Amino acid sequence: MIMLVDDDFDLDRIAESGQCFRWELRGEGTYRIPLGERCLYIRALGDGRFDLDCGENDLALWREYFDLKECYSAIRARPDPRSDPFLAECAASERGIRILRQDPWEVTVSFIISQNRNIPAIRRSVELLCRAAGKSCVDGRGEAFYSFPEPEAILALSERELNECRLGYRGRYVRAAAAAAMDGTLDFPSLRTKTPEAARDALTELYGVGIKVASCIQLFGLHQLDAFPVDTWVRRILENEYPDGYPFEEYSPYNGVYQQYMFAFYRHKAL
DNA sequence: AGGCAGGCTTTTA
DNA sequence: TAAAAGCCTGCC
Repeated sequence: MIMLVDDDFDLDRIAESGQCFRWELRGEGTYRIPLGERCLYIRALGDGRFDLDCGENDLALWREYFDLKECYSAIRARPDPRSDPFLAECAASERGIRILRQDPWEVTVSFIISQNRNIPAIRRSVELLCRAAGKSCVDGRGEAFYSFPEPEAILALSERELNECRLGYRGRYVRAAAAAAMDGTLDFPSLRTKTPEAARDALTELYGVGIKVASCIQLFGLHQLDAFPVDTWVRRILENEYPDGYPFEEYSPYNGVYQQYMFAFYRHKAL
């Protein structure tokens, strides 16, 4: 079916943004996107038109996933080219990035896995974990894929099976997060009721989750758009471009969206 | 108390 | 060989 989108929405830029690790480019600009036990095939046709191949009644679900109720063009237009030329250029150059509404559990595990690794390595480990513990599913085109594993399925893996996902020392962090999800220490519905500060504190209580990974879970998993993950790239950006400080107050409550524009811009510049 | 150095698995360039 | 969307531990 055809979906019309009257806002910033660039599949390639989202796929490269580093917020999701299971999108798969299938040629002809078509992405296969797993979500739970479903899969979407989507392709941009131009002029805000997108070709979607998904379940009959799943369109609303995917519109939610892509956060289509939020107006990113308005967020993007906020930085003033005169007072903040750097951010204005980042936002203009990276137009089309959106913050997906992903499964918070998948986001948590994925970003625990992400520490001290580059994106290809992260994708590999996540896929291995899905194959090891996820449910075997078939998509609408008859192709097999694996769902992202539930905490219980991860806990059921032997140490050796977990090691085969190439997680290294992060394996015990992933296991601890799964245990916390099982015993209720990690509970996303209750995290959503907390203030951002309280959610951050609760997340950093998890073994292997520091401030950076907690911010990523808040931004990409809890959709707290003001969360501002500071990784090696963003740390360099703040040092190089904002030696006198970054105006967080001015860009609240969308600091996380601007972080994404800057992160993508710097990465493109470096490549 | 809070900051800092060193170590950690593995992959990528 | 260094760096990679970092965090933990031990030491001061």
